[in-house]
Amino acid sequence: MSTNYEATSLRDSLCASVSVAHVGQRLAVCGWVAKRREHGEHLAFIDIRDRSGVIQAVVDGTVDVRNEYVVRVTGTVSRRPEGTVNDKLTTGEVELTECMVEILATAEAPPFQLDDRVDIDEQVRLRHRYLDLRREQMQKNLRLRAKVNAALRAAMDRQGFCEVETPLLWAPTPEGSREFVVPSRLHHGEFYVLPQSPQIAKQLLMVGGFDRYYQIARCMRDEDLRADRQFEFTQLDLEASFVSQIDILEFVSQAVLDAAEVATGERPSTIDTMTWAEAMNRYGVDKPDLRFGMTLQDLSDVFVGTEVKAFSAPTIKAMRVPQGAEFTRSRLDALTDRAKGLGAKGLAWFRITADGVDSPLDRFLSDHERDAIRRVDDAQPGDLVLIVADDYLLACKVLGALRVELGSPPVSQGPHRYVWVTEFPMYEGLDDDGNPVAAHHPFTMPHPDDIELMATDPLAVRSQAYDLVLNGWELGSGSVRIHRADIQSQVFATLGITPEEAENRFGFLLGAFKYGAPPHAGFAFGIDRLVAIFAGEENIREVIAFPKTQSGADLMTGAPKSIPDKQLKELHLKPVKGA
RNA sequence: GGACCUGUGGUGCAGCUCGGAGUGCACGCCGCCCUGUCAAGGCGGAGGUCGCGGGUUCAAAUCCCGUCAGGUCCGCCA
Repeated sequence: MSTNYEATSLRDSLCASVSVAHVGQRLAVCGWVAKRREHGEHLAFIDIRDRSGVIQAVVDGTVDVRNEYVVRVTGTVSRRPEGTVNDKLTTGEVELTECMVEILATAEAPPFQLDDRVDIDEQVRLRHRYLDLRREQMQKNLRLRAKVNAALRAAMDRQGFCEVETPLLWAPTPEGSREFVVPSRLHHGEFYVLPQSPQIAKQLLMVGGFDRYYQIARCMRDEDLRADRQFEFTQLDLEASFVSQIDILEFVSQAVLDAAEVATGERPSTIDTMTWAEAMNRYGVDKPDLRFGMTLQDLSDVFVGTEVKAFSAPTIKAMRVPQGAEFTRSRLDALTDRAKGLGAKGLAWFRITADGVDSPLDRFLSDHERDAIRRVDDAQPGDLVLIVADDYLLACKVLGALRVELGSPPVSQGPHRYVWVTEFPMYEGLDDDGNPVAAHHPFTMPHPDDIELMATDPLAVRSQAYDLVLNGWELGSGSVRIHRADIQSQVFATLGITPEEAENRFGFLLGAFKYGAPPHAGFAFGIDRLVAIFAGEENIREVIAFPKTQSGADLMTGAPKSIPDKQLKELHLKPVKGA
């Protein structure tokens, strides 16, 4: 028998570890009073709860404990009498008898019930997070997270990666997401920032000869929060030298599949790969959810020279909505508004009937066109077909968004479908000055076949950037980095960054690259999101011990808060009135 | 910056459309009873600024305006 790590000087066992194997032994357990059931002055039952679960203690007589009192109970492990076994409890066959109950701490009645009989308002849970954490679901989620972390570390270690910590107080590099700013006490009017990612630091580690680096890193971004976004989040961050894209995909796959195995008990066989162009074409998003169909169909050829004025556009994209014919007119109107909100000129809908289509546009359709609509994605009577006619990418994006809104299963449902999305475009759109905007970051290596296009058609240049997607969630992204000064200058030039600007912002990185930078590539993915999906949670707050609300507040500590004038003065800060 | 949803004893809800006494349900809490319960059971009790402010009205939880908090989303997140 292995060493009993559960035993301490106060207890012999965790509550849920008590079993028929211990019958006759005298044991001490420690925990919280989960429930008390009194039967007069001769008999009482107390459920003792610790992180493992619950054990029933039988008390001959009365005992003055209330819910959530912290107690140490010493009793004899006994089989429950005939007919009183509780199948719902893992410890339901046994109980502690002849109990001695010591009160280690009393407790007030908690502000909400800690069982899972009702959903408690998240505001109340967050205000008393330390109580919320006692709940079984939160215990499960955070312990799952710990297991995933351990699996990731083991996988990286096994693959020869070296864990290196990088600074939290870093230099501002105005680019990308908004940074959290930390005022310097010793340097008047100057600031550190908290890293939005260890991107530059890890590239410097490559120059420094750590050819395989990883870190479970906290990243901070001062951007608006969402269900899958907190100010601070945790990434498995990695970078390797003398590698190409395929090597990175393999390293990350190993780590993610190990984590999946630990979390779900099943190891997915492979991770599919899809180009960005294919993802946009078939799913209308760069993070396709492969758990369900409703793929986008192209009807552009069908509607060449059509009578339907609304369909005189470069691209006609269609999508079948199973059972969508039952949508009410007001629902369809709302969908149309949604499509317009996403930038489309409109949304055409066709209820598929047994002998045709039901649509305001029906009378404008040729037989050929009507047939094509009825065949979209093997449509059946009762289905709905939605069509967006617009520029290619916009048509894809609008239908892609509707696909997610109409078809996404709950996070807890369905298989885990991982997919690598590769060959992202190097640039996405133009900024106000007409310069291309980097899709990933400015150190991303262009696709080797597209380098000539940099000067002539930058928006057509593919990059060696890739995302890992799971069930429609972007887990993370990475790229092959530029390690050659000539290509880096060319990219900066395309982005409209002058050499002076580049020197000012990234001088220390460019300087480092002068001394022999190995070819390198890397990746980073969000552990909060991965664990949320493993846990079947729609919201990453459920897998974070102390999360913030959507407005960035911590309801428990009250942060953010003002600080005393003395402290402000020390930091050379002065509040601006009315700002 | 914007859209939508929510806010009623400690907790979860109903009441709001069609204004009429803080009305109801479940859990929890407090007291008493109860020797095999485990969502224990029975009896009794306490507990409310209907988020906040203003307006309309004889009268507002209910209608209107504003505001705050929480949530979902758009923008934003290289």
